Amino acid sequence: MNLLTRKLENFAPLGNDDKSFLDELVRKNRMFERGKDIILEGDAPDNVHLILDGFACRYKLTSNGERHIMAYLVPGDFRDLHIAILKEMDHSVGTLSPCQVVDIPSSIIENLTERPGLMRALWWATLVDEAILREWLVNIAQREAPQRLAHLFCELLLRLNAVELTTMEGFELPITQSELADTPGLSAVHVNRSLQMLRADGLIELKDRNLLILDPHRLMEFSGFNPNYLHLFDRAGRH
Amino acid sequence: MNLLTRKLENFAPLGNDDKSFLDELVRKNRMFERGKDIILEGDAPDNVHLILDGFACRYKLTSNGERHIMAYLVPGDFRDLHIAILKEMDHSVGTLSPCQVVDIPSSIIENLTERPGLMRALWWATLVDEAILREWLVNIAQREAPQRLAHLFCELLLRLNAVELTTMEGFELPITQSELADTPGLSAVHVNRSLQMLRADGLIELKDRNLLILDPHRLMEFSGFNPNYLHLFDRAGRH
DNA sequence: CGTACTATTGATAGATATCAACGCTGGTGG
DNA sequence: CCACCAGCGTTGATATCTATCAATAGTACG
Repeated sequence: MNLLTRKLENFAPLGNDDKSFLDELVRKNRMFERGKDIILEGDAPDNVHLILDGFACRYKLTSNGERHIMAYLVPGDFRDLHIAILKEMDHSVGTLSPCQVVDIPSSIIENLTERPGLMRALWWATLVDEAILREWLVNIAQREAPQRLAHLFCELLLRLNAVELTTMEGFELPITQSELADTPGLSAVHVNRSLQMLRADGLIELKDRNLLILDPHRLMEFSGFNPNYLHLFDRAGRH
Repeated sequence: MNLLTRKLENFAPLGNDDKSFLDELVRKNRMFERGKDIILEGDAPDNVHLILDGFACRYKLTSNGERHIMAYLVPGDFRDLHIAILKEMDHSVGTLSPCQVVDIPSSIIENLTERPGLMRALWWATLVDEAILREWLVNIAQREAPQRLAHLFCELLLRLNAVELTTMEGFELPITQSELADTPGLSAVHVNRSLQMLRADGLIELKDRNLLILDPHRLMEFSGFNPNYLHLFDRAGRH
């Protein structure tokens, strides 16, 4: 089963017909190196992009030369369904690690009316993306640095778990501390210190781009994490 | 012309047929007092809500009892098209001032396929909402308190101008400083001081719930405001 | 082997929160 | 009519968090 199917089935099971449609869709993809831009602010949106492998991000550069990351795109995530409606991008999208990306002509998305189940699933993904943005806003505004990072880790754990990219202990987090810092609006130095705090508390280990979550339950409690905004299907009974 | 039409025509002109459809849609509305909830986190989404008059907001309550406002809903704004897909709300929506609200059954939204122009306009509105969220994220993360407020004011100026709710000098901002503080993640005290700074610099006046923007150009420059994310139709030639 | 990037540590400065108090205003009830 | 009260805006003093600056060490890589 391909990654997109895996993700979308967190909303609702898809028919075999839709699944093979997605399999076909995902066939043609291309690689981006780490640190490359997929599209730049100001560009006219072209295709819809789907991340199949690797971490990408939405970001903006501010007037003072800082970069701010506004979203992580992990495998299974889209870069804006329906973006073709807008004349130009208001942000850039770039890779944080080597990425495998599928270009989907927007016409394909627009002609999905005869696949209502799939369309609903894509809608779900869009709504969740927006919910994540809202949660990030709260995260930055209300929590202190160690909690912010912990909250982000909890989210990534669930999102990556939804596409089965986690192990028992954690997941690969292929980004630098400095990139991590651009996400919740912290300085790289402060991120470093906050990580040490989390390590000292026995909550996580982070080494060689690998994040081990030692005690998920305690990490969620520590950061005030409530997974409701991810709107994940309860997969308790899944096999 | 009704307010929704006014707003959507910032994307593209609508046909007369679509306009009268919207007129009809907007007919049945109800009033909410200030400080009432339209829907609560955890509720099952029912209708789509459209604000016709007044200020409402999306908000969440955090574990420490703080409220964080994640979006302002001003006249012409929707509360989540397609929200019916999700089982429960991940945030609440409440009024900041007395509000006139239209309930739109989600079935009406889902059956818009025969009005492609209108559908595209609604898509545009949704994409702009998401872009605003991203910009707020950058705003909180990267700017200092006075700039954050200034940026917010610039945005509201353009958004309210798009529905012709601004005067030459400014607009009505029917919220308290404490509510204002819950928006960019500041304390009420610090908001108060930041406002005084903006006043002292001759950038704004704020009295009796009325915000005067004394020098829009300088305010935008001061806050590093770039309107591109609002994706407003260039109305220079409008009559 | 040098170079660039990344992670780390210490010291200091700056921004913002918190706590506490006070005045103003509008509404309410005696 | 007046006293009282609650909500809002304001001010001052202090504490806390986070950024910034600077330096060092480890690491990957050509």
